[in-house]
Amino acid sequence: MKIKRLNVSAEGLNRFFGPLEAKIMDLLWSSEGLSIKEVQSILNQENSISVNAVMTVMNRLLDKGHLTKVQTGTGRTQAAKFSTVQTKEQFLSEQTKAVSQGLIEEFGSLVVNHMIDALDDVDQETIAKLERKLSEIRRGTKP
Amino acid sequence: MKIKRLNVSAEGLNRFFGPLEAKIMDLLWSSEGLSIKEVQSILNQENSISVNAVMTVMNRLLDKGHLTKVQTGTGRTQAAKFSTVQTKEQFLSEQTKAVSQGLIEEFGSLVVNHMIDALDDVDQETIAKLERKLSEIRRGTKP
DNA sequence: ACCAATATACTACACTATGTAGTAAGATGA
DNA sequence: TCATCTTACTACATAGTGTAGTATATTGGT
Repeated sequence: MKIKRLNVSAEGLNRFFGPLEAKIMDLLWSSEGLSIKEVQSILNQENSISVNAVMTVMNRLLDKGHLTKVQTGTGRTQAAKFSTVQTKEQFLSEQTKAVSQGLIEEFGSLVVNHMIDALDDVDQETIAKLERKLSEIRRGTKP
Repeated sequence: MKIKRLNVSAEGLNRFFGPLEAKIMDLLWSSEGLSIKEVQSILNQENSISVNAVMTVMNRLLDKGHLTKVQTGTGRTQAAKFSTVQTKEQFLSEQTKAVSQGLIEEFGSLVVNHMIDALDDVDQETIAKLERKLSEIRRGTKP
């Protein structure tokens, strides 16, 4: 379920999705198994939006493999429940991995240097992990 | 001159530009000061492409601030020379910095963990730099 | 049994980014 | 003068995203 394009200047999920897509994904990460109407009702509280607009975008997310759909009933009884395929954590992990590893593979030390500059923001546990990794490398795990 | 979107699955300059844009930027990084016709002549050797197609894309790169243009003469004498605004190194540095810092600021340890997984590919000098940075952090450069 | 209400499908349109190219305008030099 | 060359303007195609109208199917209530 890899995203093709990263919106560099956006924040959060908007890096990986369009704004409406992001809102919908976040809703479905908060509460699995929402129908189109339910999603629309919630979104409509902020800005008015049609059911069809929500439906189209949800179906596109379905096509892209980010959501699954469970049918229930037929006719006006039905109200298919949509759920996310991955947890938000899984999703973010996969996407950030694709991006950061891609960049490091291609631009190597350039990217690592930028990351070094940003390390101050990172928690102690991760720093410790990084130190262990460096020990391994120092010990010659890599020739 | 920040790029808005990163093509995650592409390689090299194609991460930051469309394929034709990327070819043109690379040409102008190889030899500064090319005219539209000169660029078209070179590109045309591989795949046939019209002067106008090249011109449109070069003008778009101009609008986006990636290129500059120096006029020469008038009428059919003129053949404005286009040059890049940044070196390729500056450009790549700026873009990769924007992406990697953005990711670390927002996703912190998640991204650093991915980075750790990719560290084996990085050269010794960068590893040393990373170790120095970690020493600083350990020493409490940052509270 | 029929009709209004509802969910869903299909289609259409807008806007942005990108690739491609036609036509027009302007100026030169042979 | 006029063919040629550069450049400007415009147009169209495709992909991604946001938005919504119309159509279809089926149901529940009367």
